[in-house]
Amino acid sequence: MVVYAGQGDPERTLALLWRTPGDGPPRRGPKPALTVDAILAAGIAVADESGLDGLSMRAVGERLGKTAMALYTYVPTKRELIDLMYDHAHAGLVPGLPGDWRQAVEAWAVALHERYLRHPWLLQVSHARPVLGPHEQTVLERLLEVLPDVAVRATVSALFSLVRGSARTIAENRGAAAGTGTSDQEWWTARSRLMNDLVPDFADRFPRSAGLPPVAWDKAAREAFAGGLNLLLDGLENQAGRRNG
Amino acid sequence: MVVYAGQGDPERTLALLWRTPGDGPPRRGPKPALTVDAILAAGIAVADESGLDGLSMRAVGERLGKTAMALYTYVPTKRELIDLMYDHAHAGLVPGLPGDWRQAVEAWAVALHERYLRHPWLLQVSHARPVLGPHEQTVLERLLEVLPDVAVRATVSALFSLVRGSARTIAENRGAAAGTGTSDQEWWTARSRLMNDLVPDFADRFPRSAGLPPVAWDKAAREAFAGGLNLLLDGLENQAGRRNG
DNA sequence: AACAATAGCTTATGCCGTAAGGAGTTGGAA
DNA sequence: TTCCAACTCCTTACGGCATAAGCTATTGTT
Repeated sequence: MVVYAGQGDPERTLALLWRTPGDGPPRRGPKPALTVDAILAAGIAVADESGLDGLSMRAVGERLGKTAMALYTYVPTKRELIDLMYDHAHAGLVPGLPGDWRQAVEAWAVALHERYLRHPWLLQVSHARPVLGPHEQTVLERLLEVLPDVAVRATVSALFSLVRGSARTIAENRGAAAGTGTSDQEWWTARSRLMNDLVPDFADRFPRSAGLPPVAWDKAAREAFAGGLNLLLDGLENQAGRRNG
Repeated sequence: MVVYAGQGDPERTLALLWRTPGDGPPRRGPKPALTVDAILAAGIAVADESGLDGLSMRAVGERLGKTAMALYTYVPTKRELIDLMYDHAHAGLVPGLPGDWRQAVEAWAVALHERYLRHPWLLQVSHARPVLGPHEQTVLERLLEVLPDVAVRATVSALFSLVRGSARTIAENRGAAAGTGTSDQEWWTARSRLMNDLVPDFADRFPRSAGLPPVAWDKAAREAFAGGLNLLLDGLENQAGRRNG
């Protein structure tokens, strides 16, 4: 499932995101048994455990001892709930970054990468038409504070692509391992055996791929992330240096 | 929806992917009214029009004048159908690449980027536990043929992240525009007005973000892709040069 | 005491993937 | 020629989903 942000009533969503205090007259009916925060926490817990596909209004309600429909008093639709969860899960990232810009950018990328791995469902929420909540905005602001003054737009975009792409690969890998019960090694050896039988001329047709098994083990993927980040930062340093001298 | 590849019977899937000819005895029952290829084409057409969320077995069957259940004779599950569609949609990419490695890598990335934009649902199929069909394998092999002999693993990973990340942003943006009926400009100005009302101190709290509106218009996103690719290739050239001299 | 507003329930609608099983069609064996 | 095994494709059914509609019970205000 891919979720596009901000489809509901934008005013209501933004008010919830930025927590404009309810300005209406004092509430009249029965006391609310829930809060938006409690629903958020429950939703994040469910999504952490079962992914965004396992996040149903029923499941969130059940975790709070309520029915699915009870949530609709607090949150307009499931989409808005995910928007709120998304922003909330970005809270408290990178409070302080080192002074050296290259180290700082690297630290930023690693921290975001780790956050994505802690809440893999974040990667299923679209990055276009941004939610623009306070916490994700802070993450972006921190990066902009340390980025050298060159190709900012392209660098931001490339960094997000790299971090999200790598995290996605690792998260999906973990999900596949957990969901199927077969480890990477098991899967790969079984797959290799089958391929040998079915496509015996594989090594002839794809000599370089055959020499580079496209396995995305956790460790290999992390190294690839570090290496890719290094490449990008090299390029950035190069361009910044060229510009300044 | 995110789809993990290769969950079904791996042998059957691989046989379908690589089209090991049906080796059994001559068919006995009524003549098949469908073919796997026809189902694939119909599935791709549906996914192109309505995305992977709109891809239901009922919809694919309907396009072929059949019921949903008729498809299950040819394809074990929906998942396998998506795997087959995924590989098929990679066919015929980058038949020839220029001699200069930097130009070649750039051409490869641009071609893949365009392919993703033509079939945005490709981006919703997981890249972990690869489908390993012949067409996607060819795409990887072409890249490996032209890549300089440095940090191959990291470069491949970073390139895929960049291409997929950028394409995802653009595709999601288009999807949001098409789905909501509001253009980027409309959306952005409306959102700005609301933010001004709800968060009047935004520019004070996020001065750099405020100076860099995180809009992902088609054109801006394409430029960001080109710029990010340049950064990465600069870094690669840098490392390759350092190694060779 | 009466009322307006609100919370949270039950019910219902129309989607989805696909399991189960039945009806009709075909080629080969007897 | 007859008959059956193999095969295609259908109908039906199940349990899941988001959420619309409408009901009841609770609360603060008048």
